[in-house]
Amino acid sequence: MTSTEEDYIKAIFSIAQGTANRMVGTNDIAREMDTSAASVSDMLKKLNSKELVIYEKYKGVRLSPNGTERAMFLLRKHRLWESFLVNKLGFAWDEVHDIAEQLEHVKSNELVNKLDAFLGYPKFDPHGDPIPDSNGTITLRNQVLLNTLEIGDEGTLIGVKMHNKDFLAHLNGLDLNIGTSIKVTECFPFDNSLKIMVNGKSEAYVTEIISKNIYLKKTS
Amino acid sequence: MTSTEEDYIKAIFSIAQGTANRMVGTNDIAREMDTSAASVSDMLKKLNSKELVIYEKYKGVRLSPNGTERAMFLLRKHRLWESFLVNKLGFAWDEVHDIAEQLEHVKSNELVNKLDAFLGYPKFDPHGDPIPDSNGTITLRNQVLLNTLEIGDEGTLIGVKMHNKDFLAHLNGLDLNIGTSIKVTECFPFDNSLKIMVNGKSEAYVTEIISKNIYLKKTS
DNA sequence: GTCTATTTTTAGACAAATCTAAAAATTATT
DNA sequence: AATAATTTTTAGATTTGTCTAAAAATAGAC
Repeated sequence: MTSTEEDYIKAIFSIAQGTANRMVGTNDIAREMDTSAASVSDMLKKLNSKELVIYEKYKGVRLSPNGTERAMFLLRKHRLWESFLVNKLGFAWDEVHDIAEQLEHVKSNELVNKLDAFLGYPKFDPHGDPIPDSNGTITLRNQVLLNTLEIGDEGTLIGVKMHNKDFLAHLNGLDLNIGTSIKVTECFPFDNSLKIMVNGKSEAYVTEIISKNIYLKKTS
Repeated sequence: MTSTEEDYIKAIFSIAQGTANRMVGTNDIAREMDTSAASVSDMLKKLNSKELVIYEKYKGVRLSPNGTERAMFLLRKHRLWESFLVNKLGFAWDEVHDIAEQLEHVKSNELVNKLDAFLGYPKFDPHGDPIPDSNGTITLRNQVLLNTLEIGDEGTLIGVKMHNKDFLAHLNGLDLNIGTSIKVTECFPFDNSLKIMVNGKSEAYVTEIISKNIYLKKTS
């Protein structure tokens, strides 16, 4: 599988959310990958002939069992490298995506498994996303979005839904990181914004777009 | 610069030995890269137009100052990754070349410098080759080839000249590694083979092809 | 110095991945 | 159901790096 094919597999998986393996449209993929629908069409034919996807003209495409396995392995590699970059090399969580995107294309199973061991078999990456283990299975957690909490509720930040660089950098500015404790002190129903207590010492004001993209583990 | 261009720059540097930046022939590059002379010819034209090499038809090619800088940076990346693979992930020295070959094409100066820091700014890689620092300067050592020693001479193995996988694996079998102490106990002028004492405890017999590819720091 | 032999370059073709523009199929509107 | 709008596919061209086969230049032998 070429790097480009891998990128398509990843995009299809990502659009289908990993969830139901639902049908995905040509234009969706083109948008996600910033390329033309014509290019996507060509590639889908190719991936179909390699039995990595199930593709019907004009209908859409979804990953085959084989393709899903590949996607999980790519996810594993991506998230392990992100963990390495943040936990070992000292990058910030908003700086690692593009580099991990390159590293994940390096071909060597031995490398991935040794990296996994070196990192201590982490189950979650620096954004709180689950890392598939060497069998492709992932660990799930009880997590709720910040915008579902009510006044007085508390929790610990364990992940983010949006991976946008600007969003992550903004969270840095608010002192919101993995492990940060959060308590909701005020709700403004008008625009669904919140006032929160951060780590028990500073206050922060968060808009709905933010609270809808932060995962917490509720502590009370 | 594409990955392929990088590979050509590396090959030219490698053939010219990094030493005198001497002229290199088209066929030499084709042999080194396992490709056709025609492909090399095409690429040299391209690298010349990008001013990475100085190329004259039918004469040969050598790296421009710009190209040399690129080559040093690639060497730095390759050797830092090899150090990481051996010292952090636990690979053996004969297993890392192909993986480092892929890792060295990852684009991010920040990554290289953070990796360098993480490794403790090593000056030599797992094969004893010098690692260029962030300015591109390399540290040289007093080193002699094992085949230049005489009976009674002692030294410490600090590097290898040949990087062939089979050669390195063979040295593993003889307990010869970086740091191993060696004393020459017998010379056989007939075929220039040697008998040596390894780490003061076991004896080994080495042929000329081996002794010509092991660098030592003489201790007496 | 001429005639081979070798090296190197050109010419033309191919595969992978992409693009634009146009045609075909599907979906939405009324 | 007919027409309009959207989505998707095909057709044909382009770029990068590669190849083989043939031509041109250089080097070696006598």
